[in-house]
This record gives sequence, C-alpha cells and structure tokens, in this order.
Amino acid sequence: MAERPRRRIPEATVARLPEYLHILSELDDSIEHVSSDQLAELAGVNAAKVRKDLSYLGSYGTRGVGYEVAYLVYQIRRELGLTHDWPVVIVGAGNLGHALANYAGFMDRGFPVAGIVDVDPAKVGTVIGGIRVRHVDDLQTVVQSRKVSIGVVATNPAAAQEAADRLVAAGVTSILNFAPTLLSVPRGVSVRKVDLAVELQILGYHEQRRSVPSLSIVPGTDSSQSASA
Amino acid sequence: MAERPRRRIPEATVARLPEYLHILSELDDSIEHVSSDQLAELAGVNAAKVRKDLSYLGSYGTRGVGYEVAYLVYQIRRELGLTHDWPVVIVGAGNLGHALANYAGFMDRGFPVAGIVDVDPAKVGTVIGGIRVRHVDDLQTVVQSRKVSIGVVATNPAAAQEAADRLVAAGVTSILNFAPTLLSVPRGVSVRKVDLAVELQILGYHEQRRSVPSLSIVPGTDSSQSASA
DNA sequence: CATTGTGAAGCGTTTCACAGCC
DNA sequence: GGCTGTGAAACGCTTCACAATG
Repeated sequence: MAERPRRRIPEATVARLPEYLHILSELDDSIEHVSSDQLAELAGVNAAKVRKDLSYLGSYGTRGVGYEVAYLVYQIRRELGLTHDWPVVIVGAGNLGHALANYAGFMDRGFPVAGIVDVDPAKVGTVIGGIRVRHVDDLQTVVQSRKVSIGVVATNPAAAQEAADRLVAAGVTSILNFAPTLLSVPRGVSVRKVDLAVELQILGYHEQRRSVPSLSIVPGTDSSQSASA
Repeated sequence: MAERPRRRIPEATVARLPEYLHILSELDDSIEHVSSDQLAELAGVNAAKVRKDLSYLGSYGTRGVGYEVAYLVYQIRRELGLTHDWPVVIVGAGNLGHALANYAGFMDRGFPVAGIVDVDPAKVGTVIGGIRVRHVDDLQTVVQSRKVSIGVVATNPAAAQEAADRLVAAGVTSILNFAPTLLSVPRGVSVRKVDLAVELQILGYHEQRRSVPSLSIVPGTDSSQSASA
C-alpha cells in the first residue's frame, strides 16, 4: 500500500525533513501520534510549515488525531533515500577529518565512514575512529569496493579542488565541502559547502548591530536557529 | 567621507557578504578593480545578485569600471562588524572542539579563540591549538576578561543545552551550535545551528533522486554550492 | 471537535532589463 | 562602450485561514 508521491519537494522542505526525522526518532516509544503543533514546537518552526512540509510526502496524517510516528518516520526515511546506508569517504585526515570520522552522528544517521584518505604519507596507516587512513591514491579502490557515492572534503583550501577532482574521478557524485573554496565539478555532481568561518561572520554581523542601537528597539532576534535559512 | 548606510540588509545578502570578502581578500594585490561579473564568477553566483548585494552597502562602484577592491573590502568589513576581532569561546574539547580550536580560518577571519572549556577534568589542562583547556566553571571569567560575545557549542547533544545556559549566564549573546539539538535561549540571544548529519542527508536525498530516474532527464543539479540556500 | 490538508495572500529573494553614468 | 544601480517581474517559501474529515 501507499503510492509513490513522485512530486518534486521544495529544497527548503528537504532541508527540514532530516530535522523532523531526528526529532521523531528520539521520541519516547510510548508516543504513537504527534500533531503538527507538537512537532512544530519541537523543531522550533511554525505548525503550518510542518503540515505543508509533510503534505509533500502525501496525505499521511489523520484529521483530529495527528501523524502516526512510526509511519511518518518510515515515509520520511523513504523520501530522503534513507532506506539504506550511504557510505561516505573523507578526504583529509587533519583535525577536521579527524573530528568528522569520530562523529557518531554520521554512522547513527545512516552515513557510515567507509574510508579516510590523505596525501601525507605520515598520516597513512594511522587509525582514526577505528578506520585506518589510506593514501589518496587508493581513493578509487575505496569508492568502488564500498560503493561510495558521497565524498567529504576536509582538506585545507589549497588542496580542496584536487580532492574534489579525485573524488569525481573515483566516481563520487555528491560532495560535502568544508574548505572555504568554490569547487568546480562536472555537471551532474552536487556540492554542498559548509564554511565555518562564514557562520561566525553572520553572527558577528548581528552582534555588531546589537551594539549600534541605530534606532529604537533591538530586534526580537533570530529565533530561527538554523544556518540554512 | 562616506555616510553610514543605516539600511537593513536582507539576511540572504548578509550570508553572502563574507564570501565576497573572502574572495576579495585573496585577490592578487595588483588587481585594483573588480566588476560584478568577475566577482560573480568567483563566487559562483549571478552578477545581478552581486550588484544588488553590494548596493545595500551604498553606491560604491564606478560605472564602466567596477568596484575598487580595497575600498569594497573596507566597506564589507565595516558592515559585517569586522573592524575589530570577535573573540570566541568554545565549549567542549572533544573531537569537534579540537578541530575548531585548531582551525586557522577562525583566527584568520577575525574570530580568535579566546578559550576552550570542558566539564571533563581529564581534559582540563591539556593544550589544544596553543590554548589550555579550562574547566567550564571558569567560563564566566574567560568571557568577561576577554570580552567574548560569541560562544561555540561543540559538546555532545545531551550536554548542549547546559552549555548554552552557561554561555548565556556568562554573558554571551550569540551562539554557534554544532550539536543536533534545538537550544532554548532567552530573547535577545542569537543562535545559528550547523548540523553536519543534516547536510549529508540533504545530499543523500539528491543522490537517491538521481538513481530513480522518475521521468525524463536528471536535473542539471545543484550548482548552487552553498548550504545556506 | 481537534487536527489535517491546502488554496490564496503575503513576503523575501532572485533575476531581468535597461536607464544612468563614467 | 562597459558597467553600475535599480525598478519591476518572476519565483519560491512562509503563513494564514478555513473547509474537509476522522
């Protein structure tokens, strides 16, 4: 039962579905249903937004009752493609690569670290988060043997483009880039960039505005609480 | 010269200004002017967007010529509040806190790490990135003596809310949260959240769509390359 | 009768297109 | 001629408000 809702889901909704999923997964097992109000409260968003978001998955709620948690979890997982794991490979075994490899959230949420590679021979062979660091020349082997389609660039900015090129050559089709560099990749490869310093600069902007009370009241501030907004 | 443009800058623009600044800072010193086309190319965005964004700072370009790099850098820095450094304090000396403390990009871009604290006595006293880890009870001292207004939560999810509470109590007014937890903070405190697993899940969604060729063509994919979009 | 699902309004962002200016 | 600055159109996302319904 339940047809495939082959609709195109708005990008903003896609960015929130993982949040809902996470919240639902952490709910007490005794809770069978949630209303859009409750979920909205937990996610820190508006209830209408929750309903609209969930409506893109299909009509899986029950009027007067709410959404059945287990079923909703299943539907979101399916829509996000989380019915199976997506092994990832990390390029760069520096501090950030280290932290990412050890980050339990990746494994827990369906993204096991299939491998870590580095150019530096001194790092090759060391073990991080239970995984032996391999040389970047072995990238293709790792990607192909473990069927990896997502790569993480955790190198310094100067090495980021080469890391991306190697990932693409090895067959990766999605890249999460932590280097403050615009990667150039062939059409058909997706890139998401997370720039830690940019996040601080955005906060800095708001701090500064706070201290220059230009006019009247300090704005109620940002209770949005999400970088992708 | 140059009046204060006390306009309110759209949030989307604020998120891009740090990118422009970064690009401009890395330009060869011999380059005196950039056009919106060139800057757009380097930032991976549309030229009209660059012009609109920069127009919120005031009219600092020259028609037929472009923008003077040095002056534009100055204006963006001023608008972002980067005329002085913003020391930050990191709560959590685990893998992520470790990586962040060592991340050169923070210091380089005006956010020196004023301190790192942890609850674990075993970690207190160790040195990370040249900074001695202090006990979380010393948070207030660090915040006040170093005039810190931005805190970074790099704890595990269970400890994140307490970390935030302590930061707020110590006087911090902006928080960058890396824990997958919705923080509850008093009005007037800004929070930005970066959830590493969510970024992967968004990529996973696109990967999955790619493999289900639902209809016709695989969409040209995401050349947006930014998580805040 | 509580709660969903959704048209329609509202709002912020992007893009177009071109007048204005150096 | 080349490039900025910006109204206006187009777009996408959010929120409202309420009819539909278990």
